[in-house]
Amino acid sequence: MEIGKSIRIKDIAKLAGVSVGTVDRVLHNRGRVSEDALQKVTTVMNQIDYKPNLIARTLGSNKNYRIAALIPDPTLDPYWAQSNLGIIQAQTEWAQYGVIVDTFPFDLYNKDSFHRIARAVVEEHPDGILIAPIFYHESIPAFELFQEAEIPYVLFNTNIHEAKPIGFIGQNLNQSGRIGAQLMMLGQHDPATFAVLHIDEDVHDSVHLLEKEKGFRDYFQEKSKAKFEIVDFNLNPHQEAFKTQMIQLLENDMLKGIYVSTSKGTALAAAALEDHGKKDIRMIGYDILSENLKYLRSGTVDFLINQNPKRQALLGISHLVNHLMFKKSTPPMDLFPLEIITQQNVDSYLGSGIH
Amino acid sequence: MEIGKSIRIKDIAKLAGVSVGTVDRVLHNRGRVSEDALQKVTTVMNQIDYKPNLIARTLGSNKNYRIAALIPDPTLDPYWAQSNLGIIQAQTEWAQYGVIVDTFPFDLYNKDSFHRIARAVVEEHPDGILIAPIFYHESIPAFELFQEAEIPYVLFNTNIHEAKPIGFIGQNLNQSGRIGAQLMMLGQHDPATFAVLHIDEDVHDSVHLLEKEKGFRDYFQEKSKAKFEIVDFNLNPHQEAFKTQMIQLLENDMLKGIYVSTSKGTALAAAALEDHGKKDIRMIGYDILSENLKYLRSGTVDFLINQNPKRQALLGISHLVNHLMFKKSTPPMDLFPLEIITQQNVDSYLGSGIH
DNA sequence: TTTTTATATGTGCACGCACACATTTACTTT
DNA sequence: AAAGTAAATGTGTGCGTGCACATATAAAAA
Repeated sequence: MEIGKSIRIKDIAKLAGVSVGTVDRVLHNRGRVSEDALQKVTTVMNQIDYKPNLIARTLGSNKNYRIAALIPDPTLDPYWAQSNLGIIQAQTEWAQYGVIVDTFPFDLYNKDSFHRIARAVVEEHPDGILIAPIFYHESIPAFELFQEAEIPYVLFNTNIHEAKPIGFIGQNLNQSGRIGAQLMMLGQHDPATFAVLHIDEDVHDSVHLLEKEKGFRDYFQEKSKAKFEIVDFNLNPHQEAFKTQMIQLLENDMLKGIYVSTSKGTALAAAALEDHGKKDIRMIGYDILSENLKYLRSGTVDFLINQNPKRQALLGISHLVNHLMFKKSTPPMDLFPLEIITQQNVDSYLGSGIH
Repeated sequence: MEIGKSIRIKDIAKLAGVSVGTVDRVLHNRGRVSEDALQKVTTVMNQIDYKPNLIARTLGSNKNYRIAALIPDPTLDPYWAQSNLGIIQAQTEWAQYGVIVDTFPFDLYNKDSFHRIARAVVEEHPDGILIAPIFYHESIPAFELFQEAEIPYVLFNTNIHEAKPIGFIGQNLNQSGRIGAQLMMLGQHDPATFAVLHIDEDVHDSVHLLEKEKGFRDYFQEKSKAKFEIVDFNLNPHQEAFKTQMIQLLENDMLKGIYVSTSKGTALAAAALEDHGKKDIRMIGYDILSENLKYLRSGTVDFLINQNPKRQALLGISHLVNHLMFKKSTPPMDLFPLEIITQQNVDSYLGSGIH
């Protein structure tokens, strides 16, 4: 019994009564095909389910693809260091198949740098671009450059609706905040105050953060627990006032929980909380960064919502490779699961390879 | 600039001053190589880092692999139906590369059936076996059969220490219970009783369940919250007494939480809880099955710990394919993350393709 | 020495596809 | 009608590997 005998181009050619060359031209619509031949091939194609052998395709079209990754400098920020790990993994994984990934780091706090690097990327005319467009307004002209140069690009981490990428990889931010709220509310019977901490050095990706914070507040409003009060804090850790503001916040006796919308801010707020020595405050933050991990282990942080930066980047590259090399269509939006991390399951996340 | 130029067998041959055939024989140690030639090739091999092009390898050695999946009948149980979905997905994914997967379902409640089907699998002499060894004692002789027939096998769902598979895919069960306990304890300030429900039609995979339940109890003991009482219930939903036992349990005013160690039991207990109309009981169960989803959405179930049966099976097949087709080594133990599912993040899990 | 046998080594084809190039066909221009 | 031109179609080669088979070399038997 013949098994797994899939249809080859040669088979289609025979069925249609043409040569493989003609079938090839039809499949890739390279033109130079008569109306008659095209008809014959498409008829066959409609009857059978042709799935090109991707293995053979990659081997046959022995091409090199260059992908540029446009992300904030990973050496300056632990979150983006994680993203970079994903890029490096993708790089080594695809290296032997002629895919090379170049990272173009820009300064997280410098919009001009973003602009400059974006232009540099286009000048290298790579075959594809992975981009974390954390600067909302500045990214629009970058996308225009990409489109002009006809370079396909994939967004990750931050979605920009005006951009027309081949795909976006990230999370539902509103829902992310709602989970924070749900976890915050769990088992809270008495009237209490919860703080939403917007900790950021700059306002650059505030849209990103505001969306989460809105989700958090929305959830409380929907559940209409009037007994809960939500207070907002806009903090800049570089400012002198940061420490005193935190102390002021923590001295509120009604404070029963803190939600921080940034991964970096999580560690900062946790440090302040641990210094203050108040133990009965539930704290929810973002991402399994080593700093945050410390506070999760010590019990200061109760929950981390994992944004999975490493996997986001890894998948971003994969989508580009699929698009370029395998000509496979990729989902226009790949929303990652909103992973809830606690002291008790964090190791299961660290231990497992990819997930 | 040449990029991604990896070393080919041809290159090694040239460097070693022999033909590609000789290199091939050395690489696959097929013998028929002189001491001299072997020396020359190994010398070159030690100097360079040869990574065979797996794409070309699979294309060249145009083999067919048959994999047998030995799992409980998916038509009789929603949990195993999920596993089966993973197997089906793997099947379609690998079909065009000459991998076929045959499912051999056995009766979840019948050990003899397991024995019989296991023997039938060996008689088919597949190239690899994926097996969910839910019957502890009965699986040992099955493994011996596999070993005698020299068929590589991968375990999933349940680990058996005596088995020497090429890999195991599953979760840390003890830790799984601990997460249940952590989530249970969160925000519980007053003295309370928590019930551990061991709901099973049979005792078949009790080891599996007992491990989780032990983790649950261990966590409470470690945190030494004397004010909490843990009560154990062994229930059989097929027995008449089930309903009355559940009612009896729920009438305990101190009862503040229920932990169920099976995915099926989760829905059963949730139904009883919803009937009883008691709202302030925290309930934690297992897996995103449609039944359980209903109760998660209605708020009766607070947390589901996801065992990801679909992905477990999918990855199990992948490991076998890697082992057989790509000759790549696979991790001896792939422990999945212990995913915490709530009303607010369940959609992010359902929506994302693979995760 | 010639033949046999065993061992060692090299060569060539197939896998399915992409792509360059050769060839054929249909049609226009001289 | 012959030559020229463009479009249509077919053929052939390479990608890197595995494997079958052909050839070369050496040692043993005649």
